[in-house]
Amino acid sequence: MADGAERQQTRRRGAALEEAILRAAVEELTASGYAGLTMDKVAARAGTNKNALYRRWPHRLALGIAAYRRLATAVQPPDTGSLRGDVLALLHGANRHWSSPLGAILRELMAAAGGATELLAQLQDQSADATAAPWLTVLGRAVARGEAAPEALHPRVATVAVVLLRNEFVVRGVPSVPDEVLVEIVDEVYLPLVRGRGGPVRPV
Amino acid sequence: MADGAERQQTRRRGAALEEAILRAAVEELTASGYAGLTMDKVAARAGTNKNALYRRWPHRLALGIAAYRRLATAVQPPDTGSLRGDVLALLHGANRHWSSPLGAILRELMAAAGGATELLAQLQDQSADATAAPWLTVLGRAVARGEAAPEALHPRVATVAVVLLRNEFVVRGVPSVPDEVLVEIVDEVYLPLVRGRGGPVRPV
DNA sequence: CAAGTAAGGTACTGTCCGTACCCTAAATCC
DNA sequence: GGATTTAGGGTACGGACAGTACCTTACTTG
Repeated sequence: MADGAERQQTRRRGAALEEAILRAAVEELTASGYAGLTMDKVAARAGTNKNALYRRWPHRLALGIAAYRRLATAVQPPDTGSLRGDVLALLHGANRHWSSPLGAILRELMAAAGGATELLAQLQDQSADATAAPWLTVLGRAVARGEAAPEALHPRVATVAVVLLRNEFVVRGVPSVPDEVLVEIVDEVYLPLVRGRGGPVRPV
Repeated sequence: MADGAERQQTRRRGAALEEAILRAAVEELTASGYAGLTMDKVAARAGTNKNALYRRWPHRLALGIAAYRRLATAVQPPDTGSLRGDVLALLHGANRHWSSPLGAILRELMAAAGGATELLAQLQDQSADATAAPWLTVLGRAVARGEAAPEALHPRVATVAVVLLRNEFVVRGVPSVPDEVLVEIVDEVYLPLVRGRGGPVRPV
């Protein structure tokens, strides 16, 4: 044990040790991203060794994902009173998230997971349900107000805006998507779409 | 030089050598994907050594992208006579492409490129223009036929369907997206969107 | 034919994952 | 409370690969 972390008085076990490892992993992750998350460094920082890590996570990526999950928080649906306001708020939130260091880590993890479904599913930003939930909430209210057509209450439709935003990140390598693009997504695509074929259900 | 490839009679130079290296890289790429593309193996297969590779490409990813470009071909816009037919055809094509081994390689490369704009731009599947072109062509014809609103002739709007499809690949780790999903994207999202707020410009 | 340039050969550094093995502290069982 | 089982700790490797250095050798060009 490299004695960077002071030698433990009493040997930690089970949950306590797991906690310490995860904390160390989170620190490494925020400090150097997933690329800089090495098993040796995490073990050293947690004051343990790689055995303890591999006994709990089968490989580096699993540990990376577990650490990321400590950092990610669920999106709260906004309530600005208008659909356009809510949608822009959600989009701004997503843009901020993906632009943040945390978003960069998320993208690294997604890249590393490649097509591994069972790993991707653990990244909640990634889980279809978690993404769709706030959009459905917001849209539900808009439908009640007559600002959107009921057919729009469909995950595929409801999440179109955020999917387009994610696409901006993927396709351009940009660090952050400019506000004009968000507005364009909302006004050119999303609102026309959810208002349904016949224009606003009821003029707003 | 490991003598796997027969010893050259005469020493290749410049373009001839570059060609041989690229051919070897393409073979490695198709055989084992980007993950299996190692500089040592490419050099061995080309009957040369890593120096020749690094003299031409600064790192593995650059070589991987160069090799991929040999394999990718441009999308031809279909002309089925109806917008729905064209759109489904384009979507099927994209689905087939991304489901193919080649698509898997593309996804690996995109993942490896991360946010490196200048590298991403070299993956033409990735370049915004190359993606948008066939969609604009198809939509242009639809507008002329009165099947779509002229406002739809906007890259962001025109490419919505293929962006949603790509999202399916990214979010689920699926090997291939089922046809029902394509139809849903077209009927629930794309057609309502491009027909414009007032329903079909002219009944079809 | 001389000089310059690009290839070839080879060996090495450095990083890091994942594993193996053996020793020791802590919990658990009788 | 001692014996047994389980989990941690220390440490050392094996094995891949990227990327680099450096020297020798063939080809090209003036």
